[in-house]
Amino acid sequence: MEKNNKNITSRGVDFSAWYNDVIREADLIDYSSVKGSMIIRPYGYAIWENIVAVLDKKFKETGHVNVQMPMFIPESLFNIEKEHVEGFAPEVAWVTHGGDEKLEERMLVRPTSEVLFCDHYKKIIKSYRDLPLLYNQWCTIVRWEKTTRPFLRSREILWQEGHTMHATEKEARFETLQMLDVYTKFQKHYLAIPVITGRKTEKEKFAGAEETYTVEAMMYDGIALQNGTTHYFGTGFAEAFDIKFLDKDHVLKRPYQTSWGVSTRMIGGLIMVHSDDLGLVLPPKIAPIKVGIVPIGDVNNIVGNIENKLKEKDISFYTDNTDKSPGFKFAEAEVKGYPLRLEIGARDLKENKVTIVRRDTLEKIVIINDIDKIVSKIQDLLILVQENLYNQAEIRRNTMMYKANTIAEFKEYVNRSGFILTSWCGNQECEIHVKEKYGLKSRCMPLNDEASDKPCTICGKPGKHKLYYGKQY
RNA sequence: CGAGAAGUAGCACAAUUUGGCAGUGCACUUGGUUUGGGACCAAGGGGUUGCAGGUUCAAAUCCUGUCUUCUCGACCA
Repeated sequence: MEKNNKNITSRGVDFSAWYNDVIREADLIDYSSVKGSMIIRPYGYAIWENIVAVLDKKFKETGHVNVQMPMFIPESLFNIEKEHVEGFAPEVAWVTHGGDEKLEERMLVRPTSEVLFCDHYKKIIKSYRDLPLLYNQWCTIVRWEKTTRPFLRSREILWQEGHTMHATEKEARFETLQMLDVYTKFQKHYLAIPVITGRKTEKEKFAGAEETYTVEAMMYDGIALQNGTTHYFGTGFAEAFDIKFLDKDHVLKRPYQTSWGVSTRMIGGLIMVHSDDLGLVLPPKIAPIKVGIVPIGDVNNIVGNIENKLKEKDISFYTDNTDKSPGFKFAEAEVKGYPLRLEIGARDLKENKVTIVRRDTLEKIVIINDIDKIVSKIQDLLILVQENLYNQAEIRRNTMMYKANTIAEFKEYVNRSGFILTSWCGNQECEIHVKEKYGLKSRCMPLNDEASDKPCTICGKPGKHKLYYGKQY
């Protein structure tokens, strides 16, 4: 039986409409009266809370502490680092008045907080004993984007930004890659999203950074989503802000800096990688509700016992005790993307059975009505669903990855959705040519596998790096 | 930001062309009957037609501006 949801446009018919429909039907957000500022509703926010809980723990395990910086940056402070200003100036929001009075100096709402941290670090870093300084903050930032889409590109962004200072280049470089690894593993093991990690080209790197690394995910339609980024700054900001420390050897030195961030954009990625025509599909490890229980008929005792056992095992659940029909409840559980649905019905119970349905495969599993067996089956299935979502996403992505050794091959792949791996001479002209002629932007040079000895796919000159291209959200 | 489309109840839409009582389905409330894939009957509630201004005896409808959403481009650390 071909199932569909009457309120959701089919993914194959119109991917964008499907995305918007899933978000609406699953109650993740509401639009606000300000362009690009979304209201994250309880169910959407619960997903974010789970993301925060996991990542915050990882950050703390790697030695970071949380702080909260101001949201306003005086213009003069912002202007200190030139490249940074040039990169962000077109998209900052300005505060010009306090009450009725015009401000002496206008302020911007932080589009990212490097300068705020640097201003603070300048005051608190004196000795090598003060380093490393491993700060993170969870906050919102504002970037005045021209085109906005829920989760993917908003003007007000809910995110996390780590800002660290180190005594040596080696430590800072290690930190940059360490946090990239934290992001990569989080996306793989929790969001069930396979990613390509690598270094951004000079053209695509963060304004003010020496090196920018990225976590690139591929959506169901083959379009790329930058799902996280880490930056190595060297001593650029430290010089601009005159931050220095006295090292063990009695020499005044500049500290080496990093920053890194992920945002609610990952929720958009989660939707566009896993969800389907029936609604949201969430990986168990990040789903606010892991089991949707649908009682059918008078089965309260059995349901109560199972609920108690699930609480004991710390498995989140929601029991749909409304007077809706079972069919409605099934559809609702699918729209919300509960990884498992437990159907407990009078008819099954006569035969001493209950039914568990997987959201990922929609497979119905009938098992004997024994609380321990039910809960242990649920635990097993949650692991299977998590693994299956990752595997399916990886298989799908791999079918949309192409390798182009020649310009002819490149042209052949350019109209297909997905990523194209090329060899690159390192010359920005080739990168710009690809963007202007084919509409693809460089994604990254793959981490640990960056070197290329093949000729440049675009110009044929000696190649230096491997480079992925793709369309992006 | 440029080009285009749209905005009427929570959602999907009709009424706009040709100005004349604000409508339908789903959702919601109450009562009842139901319950294994989006139940049924009955009775209800919900609207400054995105906002502001203009034309007119009269505006959801015509005009201007503006905001928001969507599509395509440009932009996008």
